[in-house]
Amino acid sequence: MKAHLLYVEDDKSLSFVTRDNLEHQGYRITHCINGSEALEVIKREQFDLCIFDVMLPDVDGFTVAKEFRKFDTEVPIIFLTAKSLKEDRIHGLKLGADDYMTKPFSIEELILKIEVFLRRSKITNPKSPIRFRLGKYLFDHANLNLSTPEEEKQLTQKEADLLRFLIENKNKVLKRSAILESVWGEDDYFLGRSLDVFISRLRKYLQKDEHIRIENIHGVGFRLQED
Amino acid sequence: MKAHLLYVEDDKSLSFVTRDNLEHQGYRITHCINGSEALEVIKREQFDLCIFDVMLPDVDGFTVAKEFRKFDTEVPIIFLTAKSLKEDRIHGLKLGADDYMTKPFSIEELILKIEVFLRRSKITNPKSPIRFRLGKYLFDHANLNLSTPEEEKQLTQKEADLLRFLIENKNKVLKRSAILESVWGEDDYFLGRSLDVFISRLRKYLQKDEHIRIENIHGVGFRLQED
DNA sequence: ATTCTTGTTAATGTGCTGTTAATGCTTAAA
DNA sequence: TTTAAGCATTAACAGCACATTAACAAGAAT
Repeated sequence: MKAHLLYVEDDKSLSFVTRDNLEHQGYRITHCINGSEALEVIKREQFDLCIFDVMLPDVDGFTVAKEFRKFDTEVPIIFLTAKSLKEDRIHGLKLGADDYMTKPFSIEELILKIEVFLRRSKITNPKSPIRFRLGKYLFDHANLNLSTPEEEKQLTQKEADLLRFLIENKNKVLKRSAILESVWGEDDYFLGRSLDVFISRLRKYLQKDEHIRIENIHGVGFRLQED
Repeated sequence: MKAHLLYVEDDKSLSFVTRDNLEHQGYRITHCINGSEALEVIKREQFDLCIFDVMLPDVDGFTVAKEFRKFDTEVPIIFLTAKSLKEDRIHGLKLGADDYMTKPFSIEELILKIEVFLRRSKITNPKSPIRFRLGKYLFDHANLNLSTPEEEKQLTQKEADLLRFLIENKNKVLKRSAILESVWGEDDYFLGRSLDVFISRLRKYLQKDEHIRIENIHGVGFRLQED
């Protein structure tokens, strides 16, 4: 799996060269040309590392980092700063940045730094985060949070457990008994009625994306379908 | 558990100040005044982080790092370099360094960098960082002090411990059991009632900033939310 | 000895969750 | 086509989880 990098930089010529180099290095790059674009992207995509220019035409890199840290406290952030002001560097580090580079920087050095951080986050964070992407939704099981770029929905534990079980068996038919065993811990006729209610609720939460559907297989169970 | 740092530096006056600062910050420091001494020390002691000056009277910092990496590939290494030569920096990074700082450096910045790496290695330092910023509040855990520009509130040890745990896991859902384990040391139903009381107190202390909220996740736990 | 501080327990009121119930619709077998 | 069982959705509800304030007990400070 390629590492996915978020690169926010408004300078066209610099970003072209950098992006080209990083892609050539084998990374998948998502590039934003300003802060507000970045703010949208971080809501709906997942990254392994971020590179933020501090100086941006609209929302500055610090603000982007601050927002980003609300979603994720683990993913490394590297700041690019034109001036080498001590205050800027300290401010960045306090915001949860992991490093900064002063422009102009050497691409070779940037790549080395990226590798350092990616190596390290693999060591310290071997378990993949319990976040799933489902259509336009992002589902964070640990935080019981189901969000789209527009809004955010807080789930209950059971709702989240059920949704997770469905996602982990996406496009597969799940028997009622299997769902009840897995999510409720026991299989019982009356719990089946509860399951119906929960399915109904999840359907409502997921109706913002027409490619996502929870289908019923009559007499058998359910299937979370994505197309 | 205090984090144990290896600091190799020959400049007497600089190393005295740095060491003093780092110890005051709550770290345990082993200081070597030259490379060969460092080579001995790394064979018999264990460290959580290394700080190597590149220029040393005998064996240079790069060589020390190289030797050190034979024993340990995980522990972060920060180089201190007098000149800001690109080649030096790249050489360091290739040797398995994680970062470098150019002399003269700000001690505040060094401490922040150390924090960044230790945080990733999950080594928690009881005294660090001394202060957290939370909305309009400034929280000093060591001094049990929570202050706004207007007023100041003295916390109790438990209040401070709890607040710190919440801050360190800001915007994340924390299970009751996890909080009790971490702050009280044991997970027990009746302590849960105590936790409720403490949450309630913290809420009162934090009500001056409407962007800060301690939310309850029914049946799960709590989340300190900042927006 | 007494006062203060601090963490726990108690008391009381509120709110949320999962289940059950009610109602109408759909499916598939007779 | 009929009919019984299965499913969908909304509403209602009981039980428990939580919030808040007050009272209390044990230890520390004076």
